[in-house]
Order: sequence, then C-alpha cells, then structure tokens
Amino acid sequence: MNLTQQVENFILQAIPQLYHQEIDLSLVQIQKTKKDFDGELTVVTFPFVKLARKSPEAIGVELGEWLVANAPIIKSFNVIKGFLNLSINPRYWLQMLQMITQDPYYGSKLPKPDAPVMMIEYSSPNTNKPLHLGHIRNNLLGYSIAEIQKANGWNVVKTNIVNDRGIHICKSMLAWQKFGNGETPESSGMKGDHLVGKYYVIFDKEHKKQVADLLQQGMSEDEAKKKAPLMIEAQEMLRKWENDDVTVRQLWEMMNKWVYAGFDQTYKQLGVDFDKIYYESETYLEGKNKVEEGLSKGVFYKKEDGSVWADLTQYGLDEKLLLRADGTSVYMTQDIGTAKLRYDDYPIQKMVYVVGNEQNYHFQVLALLLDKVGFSWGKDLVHFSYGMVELPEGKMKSREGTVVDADDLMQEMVQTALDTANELGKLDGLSVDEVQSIANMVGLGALKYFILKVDPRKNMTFNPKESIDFNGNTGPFIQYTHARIQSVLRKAIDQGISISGEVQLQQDLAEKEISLLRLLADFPAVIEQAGNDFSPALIANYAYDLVKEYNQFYHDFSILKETNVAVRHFRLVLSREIARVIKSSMSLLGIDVPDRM
RNA sequence: GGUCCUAUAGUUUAAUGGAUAAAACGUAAGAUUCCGGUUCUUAUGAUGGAGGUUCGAUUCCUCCUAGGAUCACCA
Repeated sequence: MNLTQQVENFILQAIPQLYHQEIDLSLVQIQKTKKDFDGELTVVTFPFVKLARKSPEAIGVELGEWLVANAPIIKSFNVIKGFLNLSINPRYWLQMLQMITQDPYYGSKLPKPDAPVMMIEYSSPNTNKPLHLGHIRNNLLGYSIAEIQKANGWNVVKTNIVNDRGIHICKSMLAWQKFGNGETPESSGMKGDHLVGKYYVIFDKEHKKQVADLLQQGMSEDEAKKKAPLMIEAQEMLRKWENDDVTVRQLWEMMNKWVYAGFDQTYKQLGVDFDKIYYESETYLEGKNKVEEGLSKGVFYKKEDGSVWADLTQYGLDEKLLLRADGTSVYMTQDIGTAKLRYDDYPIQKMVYVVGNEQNYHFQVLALLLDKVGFSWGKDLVHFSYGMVELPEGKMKSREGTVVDADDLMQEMVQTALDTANELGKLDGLSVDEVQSIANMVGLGALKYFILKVDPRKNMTFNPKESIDFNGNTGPFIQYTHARIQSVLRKAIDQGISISGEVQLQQDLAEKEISLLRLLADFPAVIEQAGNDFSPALIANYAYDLVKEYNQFYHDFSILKETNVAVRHFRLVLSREIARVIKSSMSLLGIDVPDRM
C-alpha cells in the first residue's frame, strides 16, 4: 500500500470519529504539497466543509491533530486556508528506500504469462522509399508505448504491417526496369531502401515530363496525369502483379528484398523491433473476403457499377468505398483483412494503431467497419494518433527535397555527440569501440528524448541543435546525471566503501533528500499514468524532474566526503537507486544510458 | 460545408477541478564550480475571446476566433 493510500485510510477513520458522518473515498483529495509550503502530502479540506459545518481551516487543524495522534507515519502538520499539509516521518521514507533496493523491477508490473494481450502496430512503412523523420516519431512512440504497457503488466505484441504492394511500388519497379541498367545495392554501394527510393523519384520526374508534354497538347492536368504513358505502364504492371505474372513478381521480390535489408539496418540503429510482421500482399485478399461476407449479410451494398460501399451516414460520417468497380481492394479493405489475421493469430484484448493524425478519419471508419463485419473488439481499437514533425525551416516536402532522411539524421546526431566528446576529452583512454558505442547512446538519446518529451498529439518542431544540448530538458543531460552517479559509485568502491547493507532507519533527513525520496516513490504511479494516457512524455518529464532535483542535491551535499558513516551510506544508496530509476525510465523511452560519457 | 484535433512567457514543455499558473532554452546582470560539463540569485515575460457549471476552472460544458487534419474507385 502506498503512502497516499495509507493516509486516505486514516482520513476515512478520522472523519466519522470527528464529525459523526460517513464519507466516500471520492471526497478525500490528497495531492503532493507544492514546494512553497512545508510538508510532503496535502489534504484538501473544502470537500468536508458541508458535513462538518466548520471552516476549512478548523477542519484542517482538527484533522491534523487527529492524524499526528493516531497515524504513526505522520510527523507534523500545518494548515493554510483549506489545505492541510502533512510531514511524513523520516523513518517511513527510509523504509521505502529499503524496499526499493530489494525490488529488482521497481516501478514495473511484470506481465504474467496469462496477462491480457495488447497488440501494438507501429512503423508500417511503404516499401518504395526509405524512412524519414516522420517515421522516426512513429517508431519511437510505438516502441516506447510498447515498453510502457509491458511495465503495466500487459503481454505486448509489437507488430508491423508492411505495405509491400500497390501502385507506388510498381512505380519504383518500372523506373528501375527502364532506367536502372541493372543497378543493385551491391553494384552501387547504396542501401537497398535508398536505391529503390531513388527510382521512385526518377519515376516521378519522368512522369512529370510526360505530363508537361500532354498539357502542351491541350489536355487537362487530371487527365494528363492519368494518361501519361508511364502511369499507364505502372498500372499495367500492377494488374500483372495481381495476376501473378512471373517476371513482375520476381522483380517485385528482388526489390522488396533490397528494401527490407535497408529497413532492418535502420530499425537496428534506431533500436526498435517487432514480434510479428504482416505484409499487405498476404492480407488484402482476406479483407476482400470479409467485405464479400458483409455484402451477403446486407451490412454493405453494391452500386450499379459493381463497387461496394458502407453507408456510415447514420454515424455522421460519409459513405465509404470498400471494393472498386473492378473488384480490387482499397486501403480500408486491407486493414480489415489484416485485423482478421491478427485476431486469428493472437488472443488480442486491445489493438493499438500508432498512425499519424492525418488518418484520424480512417480509424474512426475502421472501428465502425470492424464492428459491422462482426468483430466485437472493433469498437474499442485505439488509434494512437500523433502530430507531424516539422523542421525549424518549415514543413518537410518531398517535392522540394527537404525531407530529412532517417539514416542521415541518426548519423548526424551520433557524429555531433562524438565531436562533443572528443572536444571535452572525457573519453580519452577508452577503446574506439567504447567511444563509438557511447556516441551512439548519446546521439540517439538526444534524438529520442527530444521527440518523446512532446505530447504525441501535438505537431512538433525538431531542432537538432537544441536536442543535443547537454543542459536543460534534454536526453544527454539525463544521461550525464546517470554517468555522474556511476562515477561516484565507482569512486566509493575504489575507496573500499561498501554500498550493500541496509540503511540506518534512525536518522534525520534534509528537505532535499526527502524530495528525492518523494520522487522515487512516485515512479510506479508515473508508469501507470503513462500507460493509461499512452504518453511517453510523462516518463520523460518525470526523468527530468528527478535529475534536476538530484543535481541540486549533489551540489549542496557531500556524499563521499560525508563523515557520518550512516549518512554517507544512505546517500550512496539513494544515489544508486536514483541512477537505477533514471535507467529504467529512460529504457521505457528506448534510450540507453552510459556509465561514463 | 461536415467530422476530428490543437491553442499556456520570445521558443520548447508542465500544472487528478484547488494555494501566488511551474520549469527549461534564450536574453541581461551577478554569484558558485569542492565527487564529472554542476548549482544558485535577480530581471524579462503566458492561460486566444465571451458566456456557463462550481465554494473554486488552464482543466468540464456552450458559442466564437485562429491553426492543423480529413471528408479520393490514393495509401
């Protein structure tokens, strides 16, 4: 039972004794004391005014006196207006610290084998071009939220739906066929996804030329785009693909293989992974079946031209196309098929889609459709929707070539970290591999923290320079604090000071020490809330609060030079546990922390 | 036009319906720097607008304003 709950229980006892009235738990409001006031926990007394028929101040005093007399964990109190501020007995804080040291997974609820399954879909790339900054936000959010839900006791299955079929892939394939001269990743030294992306761009360029010619001939723009020979050829290629044309399929497989090799490398560098990958080429037919089934049950309808639709006007939405007149499937159809396969494969309790907010409407519709075709879980799907990433210079536009490539960006961040480390000479004496590994942690930590500290729903601006700052609310500052603590712990060992053993419970604590213990005590609740709210940002802000507080403590108090052995031991244990919680919270964000940097 | 999301210091982020709206970056001045690039002080400045619910609203409701997204036989 945590501290707040203990105090709640005491108040539930106190009120009937003092005022002869039973109360509901919902009336008991306990919050953390603001730092301008003395105490650690605050009871709001306004809700008791009616039943006690006394002023908020009087209630505060009576309640405070009762608690000090009857609740051993309360040491003292003060009352300001309707707020009863309580100071906790130091012994309680020290006991709590002792408990934390004994819990190897402090803060997390480990998933039991029979825990419910939450499937989290993220990343979901197209295979016609490499990943960019927008995908990075998606991947980081997906990975982090998966870690957070694991820590909340869910059995998490991380999944990826790869959009490996469709007209966009055919465009790359066609351009490669026409202009590629047999170029391969091996022959060009290019990463596979970049190579395929290169031909997607070439298609676009050549297509534009043809469109321009047709416009000259007086054709309308819309028509010109459709009638350009390259586009017609690409569509022809898609038809061949759907008809299992051997040559087209072979080309498709070869180029997809290049792309996957490239993606794997990017995912590895980014530190994300998946438990199960689905491919749309394997799920879209399944979706067609479900739609046909819905059609026969009368939940969908067919128009004269043969296309199939869902009528969602009764929900305030529009009509939605599910199958084209020629019988081919659309995006929505594929998502229905993918959902079916997933539920065949896993006993999913909750399905989460990490997808950008431009698809809010899509998922609103998907939830209704899944429900209509008979999947009871459809209504409850979670669309974890996030805003887009902009640069200080403005929006990324592929046409203007201002898209920030994921590989380039990560490389740049790591290089900056490396340069900074070399400049300061902090890593002299370490091997090249160690230096590289630390630069990786710091560069990626900067990138990840900067993106994850922002509320996912909001659009954000990514500023590489600010992100890698070593002060303020940044990843490197948090990593630095961890390294600093490790440095102290190493020194302690060098000096033959033992950190094992229990902390002495009979000692006074400084305010700063208490506030650190309070923060440590908050950790489990922060994880829980981050899970409920789907918000890695809460974890990020918590980690920052913790290191900010620790650095103040570090500045104001001696650890190794403290002469009182019991106090020194307590401070070392406190430092060690804070380092551990820093590490845990950062790992919930997918960020590694170094022991030196 | 329909639907959805967002709105807090110059900027990036905080604040279960509770106290004087909190930090960071930046800028300006100063102090500290003893265990790791730390820490502190001062100055600077914000809840888009109007109503409502409430003892109390940044938070909940309504309307308005601004921005974004979406409403394709694209994915």
